[in-house]
Amino acid sequence: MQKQRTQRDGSDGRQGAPGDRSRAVLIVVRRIIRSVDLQSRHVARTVGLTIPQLIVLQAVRDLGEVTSTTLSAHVSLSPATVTTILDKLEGRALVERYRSSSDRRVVHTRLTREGDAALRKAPPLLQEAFVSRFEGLKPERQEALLSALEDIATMMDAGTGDEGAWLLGPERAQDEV
Amino acid sequence: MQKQRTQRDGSDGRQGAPGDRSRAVLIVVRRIIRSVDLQSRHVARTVGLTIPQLIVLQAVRDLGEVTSTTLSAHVSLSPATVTTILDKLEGRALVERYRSSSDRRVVHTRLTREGDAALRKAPPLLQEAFVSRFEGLKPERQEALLSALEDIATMMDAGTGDEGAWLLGPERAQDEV
DNA sequence: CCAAATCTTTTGAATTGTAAATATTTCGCG
DNA sequence: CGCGAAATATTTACAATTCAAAAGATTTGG
Repeated sequence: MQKQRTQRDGSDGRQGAPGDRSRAVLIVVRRIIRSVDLQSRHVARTVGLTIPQLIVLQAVRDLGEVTSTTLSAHVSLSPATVTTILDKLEGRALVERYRSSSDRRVVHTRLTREGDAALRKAPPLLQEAFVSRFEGLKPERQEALLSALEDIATMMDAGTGDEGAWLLGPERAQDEV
Repeated sequence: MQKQRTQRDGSDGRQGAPGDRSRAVLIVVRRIIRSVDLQSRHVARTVGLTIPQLIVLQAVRDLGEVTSTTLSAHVSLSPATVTTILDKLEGRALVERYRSSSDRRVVHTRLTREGDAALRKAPPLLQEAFVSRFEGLKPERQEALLSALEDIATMMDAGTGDEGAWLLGPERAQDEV
């Protein structure tokens, strides 16, 4: 027997609820996340490497001999994940790993000839459709979109503040609220 | 639909990097993905539900009595994932599921009182930091950012064309289901 | 009444991140 | 100079999420 309430927040009925547009942002972001995920699975099935793996491969090419940590920062993946990915790439002989002679803790990674060859033949990581559409836009529009994404990313990157145990509660987890 | 580009001619090779900005887009998108993922894990640890779970919960609230399929479309998650999430939400008594009386295949989901109460106390799903920053922007800027995201999402959503087995070789699975 | 279609769930495989473990270097201090 | 603690870099162990594909149920149509 639930009460029908047309108003969501009991306190104020003003428009422009605080999380309104933010929520829209989240929804769109999820759409993007899903697109990228699906595309990654698709690519993985057809070429044998996921998008993150390809990104790492590109990063290795671009950065030369890099450490896992540096790589990790560049591709926005945790060190552990980078290790996993490098395992795969190494297994396919697309990269080589070797410990630094000066510091044995450090592991350098570099592209093999196969890796380089593979990358040369690599298709755009995003859908052809996306790339052609995007490249079809006016440069200024491209800039605007990219800039917007960067702003969003920067705003998101920043905070990892801890707000709120509202469900589990600090002390009472099962009390009727 | 999409223009065919002279790509299989084999010419191509090297150039002014056509996918240059596209790639920048991808990088930034990955940054956003990671941010959201980290935030989701953080929220999960503190409140016991991940962001997707909260999104589904919100969707159930907003849409009333919904089927999994409808829900799936709204939250940009596969039906299978929605099922998994609903299992959890039901386990916590935040939603109820019941089969449609008219069509037994269909399962409706609706919010319980607990679910409603939980949502009222829910924090913004994105970082506080992000929300406050974002809300601090001029409305027009907010619109612009949102609009940009939507454009990106739309461009990405579209294509799931299959291009290229470049690593596994020219021959790939011949049968497409 | 059987076959095709529809909606949901289960199964199985893959990715990712946190936390702990491992290895190595650096540095303080006797 | 040498020993051990702390710091640093990477990897392993483990848990959680997601999706595609197949399986279950149920309805609809010929």
